[in-house]
Amino acid sequence: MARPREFNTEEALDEAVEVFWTKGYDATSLRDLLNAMELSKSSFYQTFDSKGALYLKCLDRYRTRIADEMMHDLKQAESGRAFLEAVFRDLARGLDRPHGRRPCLVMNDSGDVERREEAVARRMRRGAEQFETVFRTAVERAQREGDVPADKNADALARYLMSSRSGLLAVRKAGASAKELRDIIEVTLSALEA
Amino acid sequence: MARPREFNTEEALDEAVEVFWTKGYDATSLRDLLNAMELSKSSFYQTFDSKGALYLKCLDRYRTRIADEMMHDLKQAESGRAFLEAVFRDLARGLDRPHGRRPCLVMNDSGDVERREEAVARRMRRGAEQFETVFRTAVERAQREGDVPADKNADALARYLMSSRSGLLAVRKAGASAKELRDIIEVTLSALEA
DNA sequence: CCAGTTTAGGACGGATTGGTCCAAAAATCA
DNA sequence: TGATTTTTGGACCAATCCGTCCTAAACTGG
Repeated sequence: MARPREFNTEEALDEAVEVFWTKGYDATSLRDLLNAMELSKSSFYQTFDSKGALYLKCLDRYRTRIADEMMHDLKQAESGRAFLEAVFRDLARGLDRPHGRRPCLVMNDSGDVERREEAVARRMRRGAEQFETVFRTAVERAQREGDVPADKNADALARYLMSSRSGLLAVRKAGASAKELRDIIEVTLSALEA
Repeated sequence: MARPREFNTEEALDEAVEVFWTKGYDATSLRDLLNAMELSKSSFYQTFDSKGALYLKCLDRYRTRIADEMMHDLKQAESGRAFLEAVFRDLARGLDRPHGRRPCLVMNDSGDVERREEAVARRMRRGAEQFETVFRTAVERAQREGDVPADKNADALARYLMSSRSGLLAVRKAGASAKELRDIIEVTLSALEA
């Protein structure tokens, strides 16, 4: 029939996520995107409608990718408590790597407060919900396993962990050392004790 | 001798802080700044050298203003513990006001990770340090007053509170309700218990 | 009035922006 | 070969960006 597509939409999307995640929306130019995604301007606009529309797609892809990965790790983990400790411990690792201090694209970097359009705001809320869900699932499992007191409010703990994660990412971005992050994490997880 | 200045440098700076705080650096145009600061382009460039230089001045002013205010509140507070509770409680208030969900200009909004120049990065670290100092002072006072166990590591607690604050601001920006924020705060402060 | 300074406001420049459009090459299948 | 579609890459556009520069008005103290 015709010439087939030479690029994979999802792979291109992943590249775009990388750029937005690293540089932020405003500082990312169309040129940056075309270079990273390795496609021409024509293909870009034919496949993704605009820079703004692409950004929304990237937010969705980023969120589902991270959340799915966390859920997968939780299922594989030997215990809910072990999963939670691993999640936070990993935040203090690899700080020297190129992107070792990147915060969360959805929670920490998405647009400003006023001008931000509703579509982005909705995705931030959705991100918070989804991370909270992961944490709640882990906390409830830890409670069943006897590693977290059963009388604690799992919803509140889950929200707390989700918020703590955002804080740690911000502090990590601000330049905290691995030791400082581990100190914070130790106190953070002490809230799971009796 | 000559015509006197018609604007107050510090007041103009405060107006600029408002704009950057609300819209973010990239989304703030020179026109936005001139309108808010109520001065002409000539006066602007004569007094502040450039948009970038102004931003650095704004970061400094914002940080010292907030930190000084917190330190003042701490001195006035009836106890270290009461101060800490008030600081966090206030984060969950006035959510419906125009700027009720603005995060921290220094910790949550300053530039991207890679392109960010060293001058901004330095100010983020400095901001983290200063907030940490306020919290450490409060924690040590609370320990002296018997409201926080004396055997707890005040440095670690201070860092933890500083990180928690950033997290709460992020979650607040993401759209959390007052009740959700209060839930998180309750768990957060439980780390100060025995 | 005059010298000195700040004011306002806009012209202008050079660069960059996101986005449209077009022409020609490339690749497929019938 | 011919029809069809996607490819690339750049020309082009209107807007916006930050910043420089200029002119003319406004204001002050001497």
